[in-house]
Amino acid sequence: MDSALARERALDAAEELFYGRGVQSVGMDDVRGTSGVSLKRLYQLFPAKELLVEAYLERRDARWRGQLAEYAERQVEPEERILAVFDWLGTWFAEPGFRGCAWLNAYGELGATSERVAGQVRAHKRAFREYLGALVAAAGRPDALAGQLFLLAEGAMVTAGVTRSAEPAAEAREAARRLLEAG
Amino acid sequence: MDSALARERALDAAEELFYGRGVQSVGMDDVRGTSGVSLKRLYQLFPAKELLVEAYLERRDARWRGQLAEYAERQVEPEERILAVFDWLGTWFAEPGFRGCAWLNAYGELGATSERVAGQVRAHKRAFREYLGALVAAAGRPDALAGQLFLLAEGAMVTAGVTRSAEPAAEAREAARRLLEAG
DNA sequence: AGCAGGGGAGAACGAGCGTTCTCCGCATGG
DNA sequence: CCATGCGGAGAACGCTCGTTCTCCCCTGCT
Repeated sequence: MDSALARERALDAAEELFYGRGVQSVGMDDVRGTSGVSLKRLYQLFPAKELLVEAYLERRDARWRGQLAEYAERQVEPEERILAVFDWLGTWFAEPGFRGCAWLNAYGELGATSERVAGQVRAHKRAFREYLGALVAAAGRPDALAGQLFLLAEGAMVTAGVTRSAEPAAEAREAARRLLEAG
Repeated sequence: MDSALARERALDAAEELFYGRGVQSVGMDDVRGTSGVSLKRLYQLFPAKELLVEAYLERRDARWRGQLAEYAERQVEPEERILAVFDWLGTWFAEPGFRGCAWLNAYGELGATSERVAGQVRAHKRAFREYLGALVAAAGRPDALAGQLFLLAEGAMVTAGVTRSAEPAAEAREAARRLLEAG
């Protein structure tokens, strides 16, 4: 097993475990057991647990935003793209094993103690906010609308996570639709 | 120092420390140091750390909802009361030491490992949702509006926590105002 | 004064876990 | 065939921390 593959396996295991059970309740030994990558290898690839956490969040960030954009951009009309964001949230919330927003969970767990993780969470949320800003600008709407849609999306993520339900996505979509048609 | 006072001191310290630094990074010894209540007393009052955490969340829940209701009910018109909720969020976000929603932080930290804490978070959010529902019903609006306002408020809390800014309250208030005037 | 007991300070205990180390097998190159 | 070194398994180490225990003081009662 070469380094690239070991790295991928380690990140797969880290993502599954950190997302599913929280970062602090997962030990490096659990990551080894799930990934099949030995501790020695793990520490060669990620010299400390915190680096593994950062790599997990970074890889997930790229995938999350990529999938969102891919989904939204199937729509042609700017307004449709905006609403598609909420549809995509709904499919995400309905996935088995959905446990809320990985970044918000990580922030609650580590934000107070790890400035680097807190920074990653802020960067992820800023990127999402800017993506919404771009969609809103493409629709010729004021940027303030993007802020409001962002709050709806964040509220939906948090509520879906806590209540284990996909319903908030539809509620947020409806609110977004009304904000769009009113403005 | 009698038991009631010791209990109060312990909860004061627990709240300050758990909220400010997260539950897991605060030891019982820190609570003892901050509260001045000895470990022996602490364990008489709260036989395990988890019970102290639950008591912290419960006391804070009562205070949080009480203060919100007190603030909102200074307004007479139902619509004004709804908007006052967002004004109150703004004053909360601007308080020194604000670090986001205590329940969402606790959920990110412990939701995956403590079913009791997860239940407290759900109960707190449900109560807030129902409070909004009552305000919305008093305004003669459909309950679906309360769900949308709830998502805005949750999004504002989370975003204010992550970005350390009070601004999301005003954004959410503006969105709420538009949803109110549109419907 | 003598004593019983609650309470405080802090040491001690035990588990969990991040990180490192030891030991061994095995593959590869001379 | 032997030497070398990488990699795996898992023991070991050290620290943190939840929880309990020890020892002692002080108070209040007789």
